[in-house]
Amino acid sequence: MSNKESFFQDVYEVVKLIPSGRVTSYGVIAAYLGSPRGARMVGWAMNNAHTDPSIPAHRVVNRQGLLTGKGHFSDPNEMQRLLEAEGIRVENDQVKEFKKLLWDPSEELL
DNA sequence: GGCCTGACTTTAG
DNA sequence: GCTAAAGCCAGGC
Repeated sequence: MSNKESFFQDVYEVVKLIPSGRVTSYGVIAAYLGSPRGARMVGWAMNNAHTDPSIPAHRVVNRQGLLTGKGHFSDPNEMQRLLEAEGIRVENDQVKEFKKLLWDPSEELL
C-alpha cells in the first residue's frame, strides 16, 4: 500500500523525469510500469495529470510521435509550441526524429 | 453494482 | 499493407 500509491502516481514520476528536448510514448511508460498493453491507463493518468502542472504532458506522445493528447490541453497549439521551444521539431502534429528523441526510462533512466 | 468510455498498443486476418 | 478486434485498468454514470 505504501509502496503503491496508485498507477497514476508512477506515471507522474516517470513523466516528470523526462529530460528537456526529449519525448516518450504511452506504451513505453506502461511497459515500464509492468503493463505493456496498459498504455490507455497512462493516457488516463495524464488526463488526471492536469491536477499537477509539474507534469510535462506535452512530452508524452503516442507510438507514432503524434501529439494525440494536444486536444486535452488548454490550448492545443501550446503543446507543439512547448516542444519546439525545447528544440524538438514538430510538423503536422508529429514529432520529427521521434525515434531519436524517444526517451526510454528502462534505457536512459537505468 | 454493471456498462461505457478513454491522451494507446499489439496481434490477427 | 491495411483494417478490425482485443487487451490493459480505472473512473464516470
